[in-house]
Amino acid sequence: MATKPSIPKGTRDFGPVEMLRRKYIFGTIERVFQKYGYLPLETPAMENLDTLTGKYGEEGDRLIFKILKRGAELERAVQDGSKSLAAEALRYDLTVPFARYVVQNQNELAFPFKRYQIQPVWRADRPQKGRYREFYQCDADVIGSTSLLNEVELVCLMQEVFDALALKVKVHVNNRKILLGLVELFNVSDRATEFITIMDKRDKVGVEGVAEELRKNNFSSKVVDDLTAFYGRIIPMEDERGPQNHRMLSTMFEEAGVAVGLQGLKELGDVFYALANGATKAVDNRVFHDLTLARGLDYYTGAIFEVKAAEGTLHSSICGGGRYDDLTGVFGLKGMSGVGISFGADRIYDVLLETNKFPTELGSSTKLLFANFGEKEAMHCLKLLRQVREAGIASELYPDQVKLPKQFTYAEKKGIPYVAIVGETEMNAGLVTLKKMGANEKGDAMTMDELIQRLK
RNA sequence: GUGGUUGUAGCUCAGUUGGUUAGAGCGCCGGAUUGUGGUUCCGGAGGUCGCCGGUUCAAGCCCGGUCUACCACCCCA
Repeated sequence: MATKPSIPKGTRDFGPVEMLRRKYIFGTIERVFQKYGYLPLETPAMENLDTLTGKYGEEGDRLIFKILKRGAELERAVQDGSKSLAAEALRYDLTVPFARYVVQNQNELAFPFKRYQIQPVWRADRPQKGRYREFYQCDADVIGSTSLLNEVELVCLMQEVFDALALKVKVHVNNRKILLGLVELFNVSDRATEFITIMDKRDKVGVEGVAEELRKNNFSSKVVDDLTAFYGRIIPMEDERGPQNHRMLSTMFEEAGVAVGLQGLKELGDVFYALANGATKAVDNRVFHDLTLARGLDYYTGAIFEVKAAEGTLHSSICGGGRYDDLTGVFGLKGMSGVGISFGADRIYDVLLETNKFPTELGSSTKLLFANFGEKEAMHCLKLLRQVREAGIASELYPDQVKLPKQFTYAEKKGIPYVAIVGETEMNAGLVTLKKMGANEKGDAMTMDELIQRLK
């Protein structure tokens, strides 16, 4: 029996209109990646299960799509009871497979190794708007270099991508070492990750919300007061006096002798110094030192980045990243530092659609449609078709002999701007009537040379 | 993973306290118009009311389950 067809929860089909727009986004990002010297990499959709488990925290492990064992192996695992029923899993992000690849190929790669990767990832999450179980990530990472020039370059790269997409954004930059300094200052080193995760919610729930969350999680009232007081002293990042935050923090860290905090401030200061001295020319897409930016992933150890759209109603991040000092350590390669960013193409799509930023000419690649007047005329058009195609003009011949209005409707729906009308009259005269869609005209008769000149 | 909302034609939605052949607009197809569409007029097709079960003489409407989309947590792109 035929069942009603459907696709799995949280997945989508992309029709021609959507695909043209998606390719525009992917193409723009890829061009910039290449321009900055990053090289392409693809890894398999599936990895061995143990490559992925334990890399994303407890919550992350739950969201990994596992692939059931097959056949006798599955039966043995079921009977054993202690064995995993899965041997492989779909990739959860692009960073861990990249780390695995680097370790496996460490002797062949030229370090620092700069790679970009544009592929889908899968998460067994509960879907919501703008949140899917299959989505694309566009990553660029450089591994094997601790230089802050990499951070500077990635900030420039982010600005250039959003410049090219004509989307206004705000780039937030912070440094994990500053956050660790605060943790030390507030005497919560034993619960650093937990504390930072709660701090990260400030822009969403506000200072009072953060305080409440801390109390709920049994942080002492002194810690709550200290953090609230700290937030009270921070000048908003968009304020011109923002740099004063740097001095305020610097004094605090110096007085308490918090070395890691001072180190973080220095690193961040160096990045901003380079950006201010000509590394970037972006005006609309401003970079901010956001002292409250924390980001959830706990493998970040230095700079952290996050980009939010400055237009439209979607305020969650559309691009993010940071430095991780020891990502390959779990695969046996120690001391390999990397820094990378990831563009959320699906969310960028939603923002561009809402703010009407897709170029209008994305409609159809076909420029010219030959109307079909019957067998003899169609045969004649095949030759003309070859000529325009040789001239590099995308064109097609309507395959069936149907009434002209229907052929016009086809052209209109497909966004084809011109229709060539070649009936018996034109055929005998060696001419073509060229009609421009949308114009209220019958069209002009012309030679093929003239037509090609017009459309080139 | 926890709690909640939703589902009627291709699309957007009506559908009375449960009552006989489930409607509209837009779109689609055909004709007026056999070589000029997008306007107008006329006609037409298209629905197991998400799916499965239950209550009832009777269910699009009530109840249970399930799937989907969505919302809030959680987490994230």
